Amino acid sequence: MNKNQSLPWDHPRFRSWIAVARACQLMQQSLARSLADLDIKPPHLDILVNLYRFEGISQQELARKLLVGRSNMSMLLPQMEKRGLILRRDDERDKRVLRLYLTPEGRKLSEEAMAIQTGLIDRVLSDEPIEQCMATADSMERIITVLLKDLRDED
Amino acid sequence: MNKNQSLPWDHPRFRSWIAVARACQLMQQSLARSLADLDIKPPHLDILVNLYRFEGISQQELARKLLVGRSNMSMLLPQMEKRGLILRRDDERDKRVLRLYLTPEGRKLSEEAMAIQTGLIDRVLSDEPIEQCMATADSMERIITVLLKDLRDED
DNA sequence: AAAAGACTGTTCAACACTGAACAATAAAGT
DNA sequence: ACTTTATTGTTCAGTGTTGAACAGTCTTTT
Repeated sequence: MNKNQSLPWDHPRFRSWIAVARACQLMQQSLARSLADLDIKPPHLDILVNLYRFEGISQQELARKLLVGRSNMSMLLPQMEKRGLILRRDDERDKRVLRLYLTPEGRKLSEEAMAIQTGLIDRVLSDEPIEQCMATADSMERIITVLLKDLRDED
Repeated sequence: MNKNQSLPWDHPRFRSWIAVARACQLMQQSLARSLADLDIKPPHLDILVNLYRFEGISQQELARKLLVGRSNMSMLLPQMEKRGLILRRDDERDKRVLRLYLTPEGRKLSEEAMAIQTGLIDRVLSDEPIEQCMATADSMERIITVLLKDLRDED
């Protein structure tokens, strides 16, 4: 085992990833504070955004997209349904699945929340050149692919 | 309000950040699985790494670095102390603060855990050119600065 | 000095997330 | 047709995290 030379913080990729993780954590906290006005939290926003984009998705698919357990959806969704933001309708072809839809209020709230999120991201990333952002996005998408493959291989 | 043009996912910075967040989430989960062999979780690793680097730090300072509440440290640290990984000694000048140190076992475990983390990062980022990693690190550090400033301004 | 304010670590109740066990349903194998 | 296997959503106990209230200690103000 080497000494100081191989300390993680001298390792460029390590330093780089630590910065990514830290930025994420801070952004998440900042987002949570910004969303408090709408009385929702980041997990709710994630749900709303995905329903906005993929109407009629099932709880299972939603959980998979959000990288959380099914049970998590079983806790959050009924609560959002009671609040009148979403609708859960039985699928006729497969009586096991519930298909999810935004109500008009849910759609409106989604738009407000996305505006808040986009505003925050824009403000915080405004100094970063757009090419750098896109290069980072490419990197991250490759990383996501690798990690998702890991996940599948474990089953 | 515009229509499809201003949908967030057509917005480069937004897409970029979503990818960052997703990659982080996946990496965190993967790290958690890798650390299971050592019977610790990511929060413990964060603590160990910081004690490794900043010996004699106080609980408050540690919490601030990790971006968590003080109460969190009050839960985790005694548990790690009982496990023989760390030491909490009273500061003589200020009887309020507890200064934190790694035990030899804690140091050993830290090194093993950091090796695991570094290995994971290296493997997952191996396809990313080093310049891209460093450019991303610079971006992220600027972002961190902005967000930390936000935090301070709110008090 | 004495009082007021600020700071450190702890406790506790509230809430969030998970994985395992479960019931209902569907699909595949025999 | 019948049995087995897989899938969907739910429940529940266990665990993690937080913020507010608190006691003890230091610092500042008066």
